[in-house]
Amino acid sequence: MHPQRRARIQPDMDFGTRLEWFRNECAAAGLPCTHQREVLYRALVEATDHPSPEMLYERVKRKIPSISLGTVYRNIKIFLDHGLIGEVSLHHGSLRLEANNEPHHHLVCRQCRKVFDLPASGVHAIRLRRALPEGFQVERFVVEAHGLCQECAAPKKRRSN
Amino acid sequence: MHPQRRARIQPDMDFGTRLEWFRNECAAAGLPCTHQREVLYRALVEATDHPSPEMLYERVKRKIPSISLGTVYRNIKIFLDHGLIGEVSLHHGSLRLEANNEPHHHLVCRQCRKVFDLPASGVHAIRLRRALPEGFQVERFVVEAHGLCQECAAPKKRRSN
DNA sequence: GACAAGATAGTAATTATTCTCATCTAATAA
DNA sequence: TTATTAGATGAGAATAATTACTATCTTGTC
Ligand SMILES: [Mn+2]
Ligand SMILES: [Mn+2]
Ligand SMILES: [Zn+2]
Ligand SMILES: [Zn+2]
Repeated sequence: MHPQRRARIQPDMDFGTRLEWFRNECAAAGLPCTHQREVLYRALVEATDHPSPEMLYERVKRKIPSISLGTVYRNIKIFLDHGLIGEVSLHHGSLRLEANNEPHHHLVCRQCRKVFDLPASGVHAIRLRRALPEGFQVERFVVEAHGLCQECAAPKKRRSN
Repeated sequence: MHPQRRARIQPDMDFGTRLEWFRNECAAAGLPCTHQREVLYRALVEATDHPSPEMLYERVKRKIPSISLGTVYRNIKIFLDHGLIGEVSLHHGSLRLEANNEPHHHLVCRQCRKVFDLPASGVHAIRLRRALPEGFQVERFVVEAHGLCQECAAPKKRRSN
């Protein structure tokens, strides 16, 4: 829906700089920079906990009590579509299951969300460059290769069938 | 809720072997091996597309028209809890967002589902041991370290506060 | 300030998942 | 076998997550 990813922002920038960047991005994308969008973006910048839409709604409501949950969802999707924010993992909409309970990895199409197996043996062991933060106890590394599946990558056929 | 993961099953086993394994696992876990459970497990073994609960429901209904969606969900959860099947990725229940749109990785607690950052610089580049299957075009590798966060790993306090 | 494109709030509608409970069944022992 | 019973099932209600609809309001531009 949008060509190439634009400039990335550095996590250590101050909010003023990020807001300026955000406004530029909106302008470049032809998106009106509404009060709601700025406050929502600020809530995201200030968050350190990878919040859900509902959590963001609660936080933004403190600044704009009349904001609606729909506006939060609508703008989250727009921000994601334009690469202005990130999401923890590709959203499948629902659980995706398999009989195979052996640890292995996956290829996930970002377009159609199809999932393909990537055997654990096909990937070299994950190696950390330094110790992990906090007292987090890692049990297992899971790799997801994101991209486009053969069908979605193919040039759109002029519905020849 | 359950001690250690038990035996794993090999993806190349025939269905008879897997069903036997499944029955043993149910017995070991004290789970009645109902007709519904066997048919659901078989549908998972025969699936190659990482189906959703709804998709499984559709397939299982062909064998047991009276089965209910609730039974499918209930047993999926039980199977997962006992490590009998796998899921594509830890289910967060909803989207999880962040302002940081730079590619980076995450630590995810399998218990409380909290998410922590793992900077891309902290992980060595993913290296494949061989070519990818199909014509999948990988754009990016995402790593999730699954485990227990500090709080969830800590011995359960006898509510001293 | 006037205009037009697009955004917002409020609400209804969908989709995804969990819960409740009366009834039924698998597993065990007589 | 049959009796027993813990636990499973089906049906439907309830809740959570997300999207859609639409009359009204804002932003960006002239
Ligand atoms: Mn898989
Ligand atoms: Mn992050
Ligand atoms: Zn695809
Ligand atoms: Zn935790």
